[in-house]
Amino acid sequence: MDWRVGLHGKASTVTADDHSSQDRQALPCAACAVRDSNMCGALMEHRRLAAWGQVHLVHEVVRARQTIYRRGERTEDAIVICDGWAFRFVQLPDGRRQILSLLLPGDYVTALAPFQDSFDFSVQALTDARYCRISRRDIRARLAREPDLFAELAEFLIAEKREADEQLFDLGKRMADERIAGLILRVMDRLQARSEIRDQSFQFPLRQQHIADITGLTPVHVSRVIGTFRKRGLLDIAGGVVTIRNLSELRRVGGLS
Amino acid sequence: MDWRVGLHGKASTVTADDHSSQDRQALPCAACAVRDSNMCGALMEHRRLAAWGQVHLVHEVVRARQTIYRRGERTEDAIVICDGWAFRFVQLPDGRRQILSLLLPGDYVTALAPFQDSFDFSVQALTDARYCRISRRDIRARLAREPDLFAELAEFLIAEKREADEQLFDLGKRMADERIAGLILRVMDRLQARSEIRDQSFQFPLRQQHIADITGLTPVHVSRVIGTFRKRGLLDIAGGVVTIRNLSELRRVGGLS
DNA sequence: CGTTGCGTTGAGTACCATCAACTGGGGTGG
DNA sequence: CCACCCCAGTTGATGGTACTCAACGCAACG
Repeated sequence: MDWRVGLHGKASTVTADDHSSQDRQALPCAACAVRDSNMCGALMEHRRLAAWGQVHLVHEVVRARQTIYRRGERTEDAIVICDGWAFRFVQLPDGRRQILSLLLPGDYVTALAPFQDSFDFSVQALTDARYCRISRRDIRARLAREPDLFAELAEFLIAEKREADEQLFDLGKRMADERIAGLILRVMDRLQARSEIRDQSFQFPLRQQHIADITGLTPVHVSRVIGTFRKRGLLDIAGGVVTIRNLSELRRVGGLS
Repeated sequence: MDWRVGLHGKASTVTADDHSSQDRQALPCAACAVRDSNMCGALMEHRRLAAWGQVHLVHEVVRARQTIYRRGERTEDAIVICDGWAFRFVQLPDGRRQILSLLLPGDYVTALAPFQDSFDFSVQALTDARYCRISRRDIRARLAREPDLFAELAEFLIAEKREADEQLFDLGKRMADERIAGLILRVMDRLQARSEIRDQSFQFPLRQQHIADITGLTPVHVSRVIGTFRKRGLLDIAGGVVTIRNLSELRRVGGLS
């Protein structure tokens, strides 16, 4: 991420729902690196460029820690993370917070959004981030006109469910070191699919508090476990970057066997 | 459940894919109590009865503990539990097993089945059970012809996701007594929707081993926690039947606050 | 009447939480 | 420039929750 927010903590917006054919290039989507790995490509360009004008979308920018969606709010839009990381979570009045899933660039907050107008979870930016709101109505209209798109949507629903099932197994049946190693490995896999890994190093902007809220542990224990990983020469985490030092051993610890 | 399997542990099948209009009444579906609460009704009767002949389906019967679907198998069918209980789970070579979700009568194993030909989980019957295999191809064909059905399908996908998110929170952030009380309350809610509760009692065929595999605990600890529930006068479990003795207090323990 | 499966109970222990103190970096303000 | 604070992370001490191992009761069953 090398772009910056001009305003002080407030979201700035770039509307694109009134675009005409000549300013297509100005749309962030035109330069989107992950467009082809998610549904955006299918929604906006697949099969016919004319489809562009049929989908209303708005890009917005938020700072780290800002809330992107608040539990229970009604919304007319589906949200895609374009740049930066975010997460989906639930929080109880007593402070307990569980992160349900990490959202990386290209991820839909949920692929079910076209059919649902409010959700039981909230979404918060982990880093400074840019995301895109796409009109749910327009997506549904596209789907009705081109039922083939359902197959593509289903792919993302399936991937979401698989991730959810894996995390369920993680929390139910695995120990702290397995969970944390597994988390790092799964993030690595997702980044690898996006070609964001060089020299066994990759961006990892999660605070230990986030890791704790994903894995169901406390930040203190996360620190200890990562400390032992470091001492055992498995990996290093510093400055928001993970460096894998011993991948096979890390897989042995965190692998699903 | 008052029907019985005639064979010794082997599945007997009732095929219905060659039915003609005059033997509709003989199909188990015609007498299905939950037909209107799931997608079967929509698939087979919604809008026009003529749709019947367009969906191939086969009913099968299994004994408790039999495997209904084995992880990784390719299948041409979506599965609906018609009668009895089942569960979706993953198991590691070392024996660790996590139950991902309970399947009650009327539940699709997963509403994503029409789009997926193999799965990362297995499905096993908890009690003697009857289920229905519906041709995935035929479901997709119906969906393509009547896109409105997607909205109904989406309802079930949304419900599945909400359940999964709740269970994630459970496993990540809640203690043993909260998890077990919550499990019982959620099962109660689902049965209530099916009107299967009388006098604060309902069928509960889960062994403590199952409760353990759902909640991420050990059977020993499940026994202790349920023992304290009993001593505190919250509930009784005996002979596969739960009796709620103090609902408000149970909600206080297991509520999501 | 032995066997088998399920649940209960006890004793000892491992894992992880909690509480607390401390470190080091980065920003802010005097 | 330095004092100060805040935040994230680390480390130690202690305790509780839940696990493991083991024994036993009990009902169902052949």
